[in-house]
Amino acid sequence: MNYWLMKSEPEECSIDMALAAPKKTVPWTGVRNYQARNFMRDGMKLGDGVLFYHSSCAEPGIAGLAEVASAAYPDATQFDKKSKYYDPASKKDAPRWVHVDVRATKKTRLVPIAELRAQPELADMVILKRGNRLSITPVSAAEWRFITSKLLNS
DNA sequence: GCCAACGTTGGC
DNA sequence: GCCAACGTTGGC
Repeated sequence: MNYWLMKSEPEECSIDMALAAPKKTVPWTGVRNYQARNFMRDGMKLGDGVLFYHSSCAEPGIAGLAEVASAAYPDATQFDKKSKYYDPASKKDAPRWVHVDVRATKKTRLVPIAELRAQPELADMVILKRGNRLSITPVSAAEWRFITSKLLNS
């Protein structure tokens, strides 16, 4: 079992919106970064733990918990000319972009990024590294344990 | 709105 | 295959 942090802009898909979706499950469309795509395609397993993170908003931070709910499959938005995620260079018979489905499991208190930064136990978290812009990053088992059992219960 | 950091593009 | 220019991300 692996763990991940996945960023979502709450205006586009917040933890509340995910919990309100059918089966509390949303397709994680729109990833247009190869490293993030590869994490979904090659790294994720059904049932992996996900920290649901709100980014590009007034209060960036962890907003809930979720789990990986599907294997990776082609992202339909890459072929949709009306979508802002349309990729004219992607071919139908060789889709460039894939994504998984994510099932929200619970809304938590919002743990701001500043609070994450303040924890010595989380010093090595990928998301806190200088200049990190990846929308999907691996989380270690120790980081997951610390966040879910310590931070979210305080 | 600023800006640091990073990824991608494309000319050579 | 190098690298400058450009675009994007995302916290502040």
